[in-house]
This record gives sequence, C-alpha cells and structure tokens, in this order.
Amino acid sequence: MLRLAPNDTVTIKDVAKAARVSPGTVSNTLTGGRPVSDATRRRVEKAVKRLGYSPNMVARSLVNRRSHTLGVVTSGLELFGPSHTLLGIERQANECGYSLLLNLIHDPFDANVLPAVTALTARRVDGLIWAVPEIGTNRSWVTRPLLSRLPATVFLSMGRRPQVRGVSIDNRGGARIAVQHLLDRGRRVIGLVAGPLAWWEARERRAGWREALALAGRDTSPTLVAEGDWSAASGERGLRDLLARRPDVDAVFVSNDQMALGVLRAARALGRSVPGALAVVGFDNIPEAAYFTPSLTTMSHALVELGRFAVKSLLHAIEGTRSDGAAERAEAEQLRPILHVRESS
Amino acid sequence: MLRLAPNDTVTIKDVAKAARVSPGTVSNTLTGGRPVSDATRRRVEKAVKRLGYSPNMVARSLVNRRSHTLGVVTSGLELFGPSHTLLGIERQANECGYSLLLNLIHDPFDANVLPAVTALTARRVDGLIWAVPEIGTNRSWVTRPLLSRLPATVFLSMGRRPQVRGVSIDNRGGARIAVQHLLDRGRRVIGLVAGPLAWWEARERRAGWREALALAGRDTSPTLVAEGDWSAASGERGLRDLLARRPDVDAVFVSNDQMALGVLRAARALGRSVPGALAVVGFDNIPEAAYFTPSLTTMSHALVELGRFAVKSLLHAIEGTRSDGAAERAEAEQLRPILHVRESS
DNA sequence: TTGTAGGCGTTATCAA
DNA sequence: TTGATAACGCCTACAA
Repeated sequence: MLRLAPNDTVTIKDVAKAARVSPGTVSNTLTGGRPVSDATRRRVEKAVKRLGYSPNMVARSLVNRRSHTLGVVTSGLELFGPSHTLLGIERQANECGYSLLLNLIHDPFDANVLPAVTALTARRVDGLIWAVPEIGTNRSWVTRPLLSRLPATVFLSMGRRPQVRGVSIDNRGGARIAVQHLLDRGRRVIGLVAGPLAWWEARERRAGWREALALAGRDTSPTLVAEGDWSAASGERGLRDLLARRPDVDAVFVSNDQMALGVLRAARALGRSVPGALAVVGFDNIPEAAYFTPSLTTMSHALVELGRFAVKSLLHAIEGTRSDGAAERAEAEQLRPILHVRESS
Repeated sequence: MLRLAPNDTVTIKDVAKAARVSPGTVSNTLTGGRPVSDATRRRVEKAVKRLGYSPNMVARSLVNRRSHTLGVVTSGLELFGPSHTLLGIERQANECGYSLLLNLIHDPFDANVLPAVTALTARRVDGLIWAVPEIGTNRSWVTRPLLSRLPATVFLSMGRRPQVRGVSIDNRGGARIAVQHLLDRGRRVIGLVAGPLAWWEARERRAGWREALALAGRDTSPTLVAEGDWSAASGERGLRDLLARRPDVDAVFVSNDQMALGVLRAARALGRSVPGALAVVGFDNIPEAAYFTPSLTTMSHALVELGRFAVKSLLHAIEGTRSDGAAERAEAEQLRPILHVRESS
C-alpha cells in the first residue's frame, strides 16, 4: 500500500468491509445496477448511513465516462435576459440530476472561445449550453469541424443554422406585436430605438418593426431608426437624435426596457407628453417597468422557459431519449413574447 | 484489454506512444512535476499538438484529490445583488484557475440545504461559497459539527460568527451614510422603508438608520418604519402606510432602489414633491436609478469586489497561502458603500 | 533524466 | 445472488 496522505474519506471499500460484502455489491445496491438480496441491501444501507458514506462522483465519472454535468458559457449576467435564462437552465438541469459548470465570457465580442471551451471539455461535461449572445463575428467559430470536437451543444439566441441545435425566443414576432399595438392605437409614424445592431437579437427586433410597418404600408426609412447600446443613457440619446431628424414621430418601439426608461426621461425633458404626444413600447418587461413614469407598455418573454427548453433539448441529445414533437411545439409556442399594455401607450 | 466502448478520446498513453516516451514523462512535461530534457519536452509538445490531446481533469482530480473546482450556492439570481456577486466570484475563480459548480436554492427560507451540499461535495469541490442571503433561520444548520464535514467554506452576507469565514459589505455603515446625508440636507423627520426584516441585510440597514438618527438625537420610533419585500410594489405601499401614520415625515431612507422606485411613484400620486416635500435615498445604485424621475440618490456597493474577496479568502484557506493583512484591510475598505447624490435629495 | 508499477474510488465483466 | 478482477486516465514513488 502506497498512500500519499492519510485518507480520511470513507470509500466504497470501507462500506463493503463494514457490511461484509464486496465493493461491487455495495455499488450495485446503491446504483441498482443489478439485483441484490434484501438482506444484504439492508446491511449495506445501514453501513452507508453509519459511516456517512457518499459516493465519489469524480471516480464515478471517470469509469462511466459521464459526468452528469453540463457546461454553461454565458455573458452579461448582470443583465435581465442572461440571468433569467441561467435561472431556467439551472432549474431544469437540477431537476434532471445534472450539475452546472459555469463559465463567463467577459468580452462577448471576442470570438476566441477556446479557453472557455477547453476548461469545460477538459472536465468532461456531458453537454454544452452556449448562451453568449450572438454579436458581430463572435460565432464564427461555430463550424462543422470544430463542433464535432465538442460534446452535444445547444446555442441560445441564434439564427437558424443547419446542423446546429439552437433555441431562442421569437424576437421578430415580439417586435411585430409591439409595433402592431402602436398601429392599433392609431399611431402613424413609428420610430425605433434599436439595440446595438451588431447583436443578432437587436437585428431581429428591428426586422419585426420593419415587417409590421411594411405590412401596414408605413414608413420604414432609416431616419426612423436610432441605435442604442441597451442602456438607459443610450435610450435618452436615441430619442433626442430621432426627434431631431423626425419631429413627426408619434410613437417609438424601444428594443429593451432600460432604453425605454431613457426614452421616457428624454420625452419629459423635451416636453413631449407620453402617451399623448408620443406612445412608447419597450421589450423585456423588467419588474420595474410597471413603476416607470408613466408605467411602461412592454413585451414579456419566457426567459426561464427558454433556459429550461435548452436543457431539455440538450439532454434529449445526450440521453438519446425519444423526442416528443408535440411537446416541443408546445414549448416553442411559449417562447412567443406577450404584450403588456400600460400607461405609456 | 477490456474495453467497454470504442474509445476515441486521446489519452496520455497515446501521446507517450507518439513521442516515444513513457506516460510519466508526458505527465511531467505537462505539469512540470519534475524536470524533463528539452529534447523530449519538444517531442512531447509536438505530439500533444498533433493529437489534440487535452488532459482529462476528471482523472487528474481523482488522483490528486483536488478538483480545482469551487461550489457556489446562491439564490435570487434575478436580483441585482446576487447576480453581481456571482460575477465577481466567477472572475476571481477563473483568474485563479478554478471552475465553478453552480447550485441555486429556489426557496431561500428553506434551511434544508442537504441536497445542494451533497451535490457539490460528492463532486469533490475544493471549497464552498455560500451566497444564499441569511433569512430567518435558514442558517441554523451552520454549526461546528456540520461545518467540519464540509470543505473550506465562506459565507456571504452574514453577521460575524466565531469560527466561520464570512464576508459582506458594510450594510450598516452604508445606511448611516445615507441617513447622515439626509440630516445634512436639513431633514428632520426621516422615515425608513425597510427590506423584509427576516433578512439579516435588511436588519443591518435598519440598524444603520437608527444609529445615525440616535446620534443626532432624532426620532427613531417604530412608527417611522415600514417593512417591504424589496419590490417596487411594496415600496409604494410602504410610503403610503408611512405617511398615513406620520404625515410629518420629510425624508425617507429606502433599503433598495426597486422599493425607492415605488416610493417615488407613491409620492407623486400623493402630491408630495420630491425632493421638495420629501427627500428620498435608496440603496444599491442599480443602473436605472440615475434615470428615475427624479433621478435617485442612492448608495453603491462593490458587489463584484465582494465576490472576488470571497474567492480570495477561500483560496487562501484551501491553498494555505500566506495572508496579507494589509491587502485584506484594503479589500474590506472597498466594501464600504458610497453615496451618489442625485435629484431625489 | 527516464521508465515501471501501483493506486486514486468506482463500475463492469467474468466466474462461481 | 455474489466475489474477484480489470479497467477508467492520470500522477508519483521507486528503481534504473
């Protein structure tokens, strides 16, 4: 026996000795790998409890080549979207008996994802959830050869790509609903305060804005678009720029609630009453939105469900369980944003 | 050879074969465990690159009995505080070469922490960061015998306890600063919209409110205190209740910014101008606070630093590195909240 | 400076 | 129904 350090952890062998069975039998009682007689089962269970034994998952992972761990790579955890999505991911994973290895990307523009990926694959995660928003070329690494070196992976918030598992909310549809609501309210010239257009989600919401207006035969010229960076400050600037170019604007769709807050502030400063002279609709339905002045009409989306959906989809791939088409369609249905009408429109 | 599945992963043996050295030598070139000649080092490195070898951390963890993984248990990730703290935890851990195993508690009141703890200890985390806020009796399990069965652990946001490693921001001092600011502004009757008083942090902020007023010889009677639940809705209710009892109130300290948002709304509805008839100070300095109407005076605190500090403190215990007293005091200094004066006061 | 062998804690195969 | 035994991939003490 060559022992590096006095080992105080209790192993399966200790339990086996205490229960006077073989380690294999202990393993089988614990995992149900094969039948065990009631008598020995009781002896083993008593020994487990007495010794306070808890299986070493590291060893188990090594021999099983399954860690029951999912890697999550995300970014901007301080924001509403990513934190809520992570919430859903964690819940679903937890309920399915998986642990989460978390890795945060600090510069989401960065396409150099290798450190994060290797940190997770080296730890032999069974699957990967890529929740970093698609920005600029930061998904250029998603190519067949590289993907084949990864474990099963699901991407969040990404346009459809062949051979790539992806889930996202219906940003475009949500924006259409928001803009249609403004049209229904009789607004005629509807501006857009967009998120940073390097982001896929910002572009999708812009597309929805454009589609709804085009369908109604309204103006969709670029002069009606101001680009922000998701912050309230940029929303304030955005509305000022927009109104300077287009004083005829009588409504704006704002791509997130923080920017909408800035828009409300700018409108007040400029003496445009909301909703009288300017109707405003946001996106996200952050908890504070109902307490803005005036309270904000906005779109909510099921971010927690999105996270859950990502995990389900991933586990389906990992465990090879049968896909239930109906269930998946039901899920997808949930990911359509919902309009909440408040004072601002 | 007994092989369960055709194994396509490249192991240290494959590298050894390719470089025509022994597995031990490969290990030593990679980990620097003992000196290796330059010639073989180059051969090994070439083989590693050619085969795309990446060490299996699971196997490494098993033999080293060190996973280089930290367990994080937290709750309320959708809130400002927890998400920012987690951000700091992840950054510091990442920089120090540790991965994070994340576990969320869905009911923070729950004192049954065993599932979370065993999920992490079974995976042999080297340390544990307990970031669930201290609420009611949900830390009653923190006792010597139980702690001794855990790996090195650091608790966030907890009152001082003997033998327990804990870090937190100076809630009490921050509240004192906020209230002192209102006194400096010439306010005479200063109310408190508190967080849920089952929370340790809410009690600390109340204590700071009381201390600052007592020192100035002002009223600290319970009629000046309204208890909320951190939400904007509860802040709105809180101010209404408070003013109904004490119409003489000319300022309020609100224990977080969300509730302060509700307070601002209630003040407007009640015709109390802010800051003319009522000065308001919040706590947290959420990004939106500067865009409230009026913009909100509030306390910022270094939550990201708090998370980093927790990790540093934990790694110090794990790795037994020498503690730098001066550095620690400098850290602690950073954890004092800072006042941001805006329109609301 | 390098190779060999044993063991980290667990599961799976084979034989009983 | 159970027990020995050989892996899982890696590291390290010992021998060379």
